[in-house]
Amino acid sequence: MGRVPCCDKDEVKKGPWTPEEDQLLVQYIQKHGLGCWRSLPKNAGLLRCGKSCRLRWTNYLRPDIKRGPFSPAEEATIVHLHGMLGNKWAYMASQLPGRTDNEIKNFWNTHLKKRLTSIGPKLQINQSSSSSEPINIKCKSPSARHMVQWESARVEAEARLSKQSLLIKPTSTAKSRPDIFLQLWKSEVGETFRITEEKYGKTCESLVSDTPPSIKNESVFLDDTVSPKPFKTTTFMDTTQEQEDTCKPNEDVMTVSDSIGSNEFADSTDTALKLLLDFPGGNDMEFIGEESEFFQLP
DNA sequence: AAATCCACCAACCGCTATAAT
DNA sequence: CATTATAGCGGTTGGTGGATT
Repeated sequence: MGRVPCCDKDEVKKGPWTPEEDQLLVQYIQKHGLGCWRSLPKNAGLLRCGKSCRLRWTNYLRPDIKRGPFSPAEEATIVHLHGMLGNKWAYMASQLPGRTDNEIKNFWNTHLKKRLTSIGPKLQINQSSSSSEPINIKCKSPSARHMVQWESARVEAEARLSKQSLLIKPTSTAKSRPDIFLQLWKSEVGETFRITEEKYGKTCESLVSDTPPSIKNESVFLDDTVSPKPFKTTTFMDTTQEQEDTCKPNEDVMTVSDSIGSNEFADSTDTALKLLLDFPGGNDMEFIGEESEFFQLP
């Protein structure tokens, strides 16, 4: 029954890869291309399991890996996406050409998280006793406020929705999670963002790129009768660069919106994503590293 | 100079969804 | 259809090197 085991667990080597092993793996992939990771170690003469080979290749040996420090634009993208999606490292990696999920995850945990938490305690969050009331955050920068508001709202909404889903459908799993974005947008939390948008106006047109598969499948295209047209593959960095350069509408991006069925559901989701990807105020990352400028001290 | 602390990051672990048998 | 492995993902760990005491 089932498949045959990929490798003899007792005979696989663990720990850091040697240059010789790297060479064997690279040579094999150069010659045979990417295929079945299960058979690769044996065929390449490696005493590693396929999983280890795959990780080594995707995180280190791949030719398109970009090494070196993250650029400010890349940092902005990571913070931006993290604020919107949470720890979706693989998706972030797909939006940052040459960066791996592992690299982004490490960068977030060792740099960005620290920076954000260091400015966190200085936030003034006026939260009323009712948890349903919008969070009032006193930050000078609309960008910072937007970011922090969204992060807080996301966490809060996730907690509340998971509580609700337990009551309604005890067996429901994380599969429904992407809908949180939609529900969040339609909730009072979303309302605060809509107000924010009205207040600050649109400074830049949207840089909506292709959304994560989960969102595509479960939020945007919830209605089975609407068959989704294929998205144009646009990386986040592409659009971020464009935003920095011109701050003009991205026609390709608009195609993405247009490709969505013309039901209200899709519209609102698209709008939500659009707004969430647009920080009001232009400079997305201004609040990082310059905390004194962005938060009103008591 | 030695000991300790800390930051970084490659690699592993455990889980889930999917595919193969 | 049931079972089991694979692929892929996020979380965590442990080794290494630099900074500090």
